[in-house]
Amino acid sequence: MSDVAKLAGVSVKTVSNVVNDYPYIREGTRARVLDSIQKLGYQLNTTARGLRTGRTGLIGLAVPELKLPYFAELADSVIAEAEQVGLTVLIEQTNSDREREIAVLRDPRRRLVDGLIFSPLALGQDDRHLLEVDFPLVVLGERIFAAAADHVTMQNVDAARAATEHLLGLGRRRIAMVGGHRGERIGSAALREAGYAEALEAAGIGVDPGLIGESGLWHRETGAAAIATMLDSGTVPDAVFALNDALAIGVLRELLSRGIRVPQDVAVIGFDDVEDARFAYPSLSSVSPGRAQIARSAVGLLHRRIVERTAPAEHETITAEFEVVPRESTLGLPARPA
Amino acid sequence: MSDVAKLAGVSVKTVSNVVNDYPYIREGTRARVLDSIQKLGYQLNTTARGLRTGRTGLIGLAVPELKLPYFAELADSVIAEAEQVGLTVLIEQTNSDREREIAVLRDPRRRLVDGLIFSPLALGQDDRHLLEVDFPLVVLGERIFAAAADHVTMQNVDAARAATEHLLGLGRRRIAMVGGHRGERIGSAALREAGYAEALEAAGIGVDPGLIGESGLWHRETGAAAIATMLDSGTVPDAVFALNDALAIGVLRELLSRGIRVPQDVAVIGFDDVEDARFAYPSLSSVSPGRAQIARSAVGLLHRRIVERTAPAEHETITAEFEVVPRESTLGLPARPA
DNA sequence: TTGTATGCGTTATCAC
DNA sequence: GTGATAACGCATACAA
Repeated sequence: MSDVAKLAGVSVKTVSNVVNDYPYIREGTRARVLDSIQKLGYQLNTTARGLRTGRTGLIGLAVPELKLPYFAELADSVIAEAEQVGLTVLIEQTNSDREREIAVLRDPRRRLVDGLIFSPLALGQDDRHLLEVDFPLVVLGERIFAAAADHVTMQNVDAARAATEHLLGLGRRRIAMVGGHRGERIGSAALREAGYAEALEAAGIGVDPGLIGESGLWHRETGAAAIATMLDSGTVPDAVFALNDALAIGVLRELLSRGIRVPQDVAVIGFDDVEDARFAYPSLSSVSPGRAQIARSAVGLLHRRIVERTAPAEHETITAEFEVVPRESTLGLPARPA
Repeated sequence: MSDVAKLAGVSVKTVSNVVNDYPYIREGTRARVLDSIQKLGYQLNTTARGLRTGRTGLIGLAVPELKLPYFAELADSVIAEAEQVGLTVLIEQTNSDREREIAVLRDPRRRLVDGLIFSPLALGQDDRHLLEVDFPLVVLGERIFAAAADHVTMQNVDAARAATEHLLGLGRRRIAMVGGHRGERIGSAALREAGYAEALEAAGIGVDPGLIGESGLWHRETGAAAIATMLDSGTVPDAVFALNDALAIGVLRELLSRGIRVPQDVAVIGFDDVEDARFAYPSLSSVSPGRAQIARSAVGLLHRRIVERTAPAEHETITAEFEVVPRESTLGLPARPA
């Protein structure tokens, strides 16, 4: 920087001002400085700036697993949003491991990131004291709610109700649900199940426990297993609401492999609207939980907290908009000329 | 740090030594220092250390798109390997955009990362001068080879030959290939096509141009489109070698939706062995390109270069081992009791 | 085995 | 509008 200053015939402070878009600089000066920067190929040392300002321009994103399509897509969106506001994202994987989730909060790449976007999967409401940290934190999802942190969530109940209503609207009556977590009262599973139940009851249909397939992990294989168990027990639904798309794809496979037609015999809808869904065969109807909006809100909120630098009087909760995205797995395949 | 020193009754230098595992410290001193650190809840300021040492402990990983399963899984592996050697990974997405790939090389989060693992998709051999950078760089893939950088690749030709031989070994003779890049002489497409051709020729079967489906992008949809075009033109293969798993899954869908049985009528094998493959229906045979080894090699190599600090006399190329992973899409579905 | 002094490249302060 | 100078928190010589 001092070389640039010398070449431009100004002080380092002026160079710094130019680099930081300080408004009160004579145009000529700015041009000269910019020119010198160009000539010398000067690059700002982010580390030194970080030392001086106490900020690094880095934010952490802690997710269970990048390999899960939903989180890969979330990371994608967060990175894009962060870039908009000049932040860089450091991804940390917790593998849904309780210890690692705690570690991320206690000592994330602390002193390396300015704040953290945290998507927990193992921690629960009892752990909410862990969210009382001394750095900006935005929590995603529905596992923990605490006055101590900002929150970005989706409308799990309403979205699940809408998905179920979509199936009801097609005339389906024996609507199974796959991915339930028996006995849980928090988290996405419980909320989505609540929405499912609401829709059924509003339609004058009760919840049939035999139509609820449990599966702790929401993976393709567990989805396939859950529907297989249900069918093997003699219970045959005319529609399935899977609590996420991975489960739904598992369900799809299992149905097809048994010669059950989708959606003629059984309509299927998932949740998350990951890219997989568009390319499944038949393409999978799903609920888009507003991933882009979630990413934008989370980054925006965190950014604000970082800039404010002072602990907020009140924490915020932002809820994203959802949308039902009907595709072939409920509407049917387009007629194909033989 | 000076607070810790004061409490422990030593100098900051001693604290620094302890924190950095400097070996020659009296045990009692170390214990006192560690104790003070604990008491004060002191955390090392990574930024200040970075300023002083010129290293940040961060490495960049530039990939086309995190949403593509292969790259999500690669990132996963790289993050895990980097953690082993105390490095943190900063992911950058290029979106296979030429300009962004150039930007990543010219000015990555430069001065923020100690080195870069770069997986190009748009740059080609003519751009190899861009690889002459003044920071440690490990290039992945087969698009560019340059004496100026370290390289980690997979055995594209051999692996493709093995995949094709697997199909030949099952008695298939009209083996289609999907994902070709007509006219290209570099990159994965050209190499894998070469392996495919080698296997066919060794078996005394020539390459039938009608059995080669082109598709620039290796996505599910392009795979489906390529095989559809081939079938519509009246060409019916008895096996398909798709140049990656996404293409293969597209092929699978298209075949199934036409009522063509896999593998009885057409066997299908992919390349990459992503998790999708295991859960496809039928599960997809594939070639595992040694992703874990690629990640380990890339991180190891980069780490060495960073530690060495001096430009290496010679650059290295490491080639990962591959493995054919046969599954239902070539071996057949297990008998299912009706 | 430990301490002292110095500087890494930037921004903040305050003077001009 | 711009400049001089002191931090930021640490590691490195070198001395002791």
